[in-house]
Amino acid sequence: MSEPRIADEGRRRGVNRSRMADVARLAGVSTSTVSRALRQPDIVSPELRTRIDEAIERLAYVPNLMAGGLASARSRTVGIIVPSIMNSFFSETVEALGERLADRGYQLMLGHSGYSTEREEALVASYLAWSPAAIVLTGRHHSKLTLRRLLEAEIPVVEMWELGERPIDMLVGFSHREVGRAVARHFRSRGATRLAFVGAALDRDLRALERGAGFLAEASAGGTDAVTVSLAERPQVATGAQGLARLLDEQPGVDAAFFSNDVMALGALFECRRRGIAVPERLRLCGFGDLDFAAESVPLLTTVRPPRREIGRRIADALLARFEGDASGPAVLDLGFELIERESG
Amino acid sequence: MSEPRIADEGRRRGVNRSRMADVARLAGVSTSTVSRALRQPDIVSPELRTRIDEAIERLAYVPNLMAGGLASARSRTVGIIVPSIMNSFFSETVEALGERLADRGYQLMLGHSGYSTEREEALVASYLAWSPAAIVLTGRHHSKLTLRRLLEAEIPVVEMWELGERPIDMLVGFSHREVGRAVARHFRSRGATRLAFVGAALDRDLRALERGAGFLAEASAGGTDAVTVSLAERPQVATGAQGLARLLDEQPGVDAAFFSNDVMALGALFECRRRGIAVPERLRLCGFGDLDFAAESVPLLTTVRPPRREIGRRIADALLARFEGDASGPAVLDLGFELIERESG
DNA sequence: CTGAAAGCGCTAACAC
DNA sequence: GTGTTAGCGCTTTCAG
Repeated sequence: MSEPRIADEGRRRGVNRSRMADVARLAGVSTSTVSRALRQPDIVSPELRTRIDEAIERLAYVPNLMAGGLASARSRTVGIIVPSIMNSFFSETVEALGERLADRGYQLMLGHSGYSTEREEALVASYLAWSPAAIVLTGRHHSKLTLRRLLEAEIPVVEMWELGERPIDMLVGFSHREVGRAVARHFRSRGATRLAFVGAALDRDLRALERGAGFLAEASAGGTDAVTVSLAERPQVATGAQGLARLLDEQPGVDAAFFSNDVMALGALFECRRRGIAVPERLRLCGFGDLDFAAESVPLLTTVRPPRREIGRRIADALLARFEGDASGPAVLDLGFELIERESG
Repeated sequence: MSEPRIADEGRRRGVNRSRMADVARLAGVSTSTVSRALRQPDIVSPELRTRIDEAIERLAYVPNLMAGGLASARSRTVGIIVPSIMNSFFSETVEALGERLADRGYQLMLGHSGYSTEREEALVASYLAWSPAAIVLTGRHHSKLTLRRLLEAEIPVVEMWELGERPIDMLVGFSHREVGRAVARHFRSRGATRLAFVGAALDRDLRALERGAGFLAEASAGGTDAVTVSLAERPQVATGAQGLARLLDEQPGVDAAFFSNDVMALGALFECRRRGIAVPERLRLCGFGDLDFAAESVPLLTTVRPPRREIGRRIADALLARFEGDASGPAVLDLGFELIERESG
């Protein structure tokens, strides 16, 4: 069998790719020592470490992570699923998380569910096939099968961007219901008497729905009128403009509106401008997200700032700690939010 | 050695995770047949295939991709590097690409370079350790080492979002220089006589720089005055507002400005509003990107629409073809762009 | 069309 | 602190 193997060699590994055995030979040590030098440098004598480093350098050795992963039954990979990559809320979290993990040698496998639990299910299955070090999901809503697979995998699992009881494992986020309450209270404190929540695709975006629910609950608890305008379309700038139009049509008496997110609020701002509606004098507007235009728009947008980057950072820290065997962190981490009062509301 | 192995078994593979050997045994075939049934179902007899499928179902078998990858020296993984995940230009490309690849069983490994070639180098190295099926990079600017590694890896490599000569392998994008020229021509055709390009972080964002260069070249070729306002900050809404302020300060005679991208143009629009500058009467504005607010702002934003999703789609198609052994596609794919004339310019 | 056998390149006991 | 040994779970010749 050694004849064919040699003939085949170039094809299998790329002409120049060297293996750990090559490094070991050049450094005059065993592969175990090379392996240790790579993963726990401090348990190898300085002298050998130097020789090994030189050999690695000379051979331009790149470890084969699949071989390592197979042998150790785990990989330095973290699977993450967000509803949409294009949504800058989540992409900022992904960026912060990915950066921190990459520094420690972990790779992010990214996928988007489009708010579908079936798609999430398929993604989780394909991640699991890689024996990932951990899996990060958005939200608390998962299929039964996803849940079972995750439990059986016995790896750290993080649910993010929400709060609640009994997380699969860890939960890092904030309360959308409280966001809604805070906005309603804010509007009331400003003297608004007829409130509205304007949302889009609320059947899929459960977090937005929750913000709306909190908003309505707080309003009625305070004896204030509150209605919902619900659009079927995805939450975009144009959808916000439409929402504003429908609101004015159907509920002309409303004097303060909480929009599903800043993107929609921006559309509403433009539509108000077009219609000559004075903001905030005639109508108060509040968004969600504190995207960067909120601090620049005319008028400046009152909004709620979620801990976008912080979620990513804290997940990375929690995960890294778990990878080192430290499971002392809290299962549920409430990162809170901030109401940013500007001009629009 | 068999004693400890058995005791260890649960720990290594997760209590319930079955292997291909389990499937083979249950179906009464060899692992080779199971392996074939999984990868090329049509070369296995229908009867065995059925039995195998049932066994897979019953055992909830999930293949170990690392074992498969090790044995075959390749993986169904595609590494992709964008400058920033948060930039919705690239995230839309990533989303389109990822969706199409996921449908065919490929996973995306995502990283962001922050416009740094060193970071790109590190990411490429770590991707290569996974024997990826392909690597996708943004732009044409890479370190020598990155280039060498990519060449040696002998896998499909796509450079995207730009055009040019001698791609590493494949190139899918459009000409930023032509974008700049088109905008300059457009402004001239509207009667503008003093043009400006407003960019941010142009030392890092080489594509924006190129758009600016094309814009200036076309302007001067047409005998029109043209200046550049270059800001050090990252291109954001606030930066656009600052850029507008500086422009008005330093070049009060300018009557048309091309902004690095729509986000900055939006900031400029707000700043004009604050200062009471009439757009387009006193100053024409053009952005780049055609982000969704461009079709809703007041005034509507004239801009250039890059083939954001299309880039992702076409890369997926090209890659999938290559994976099947079809290398007949073009090495360079120019997807063009579209100038969207609206109200602002 | 199917099975047997030989690894893929690394890690993880275990012994020294 | 270091080397030896025995796999990790699959794919891939090669026979039949």
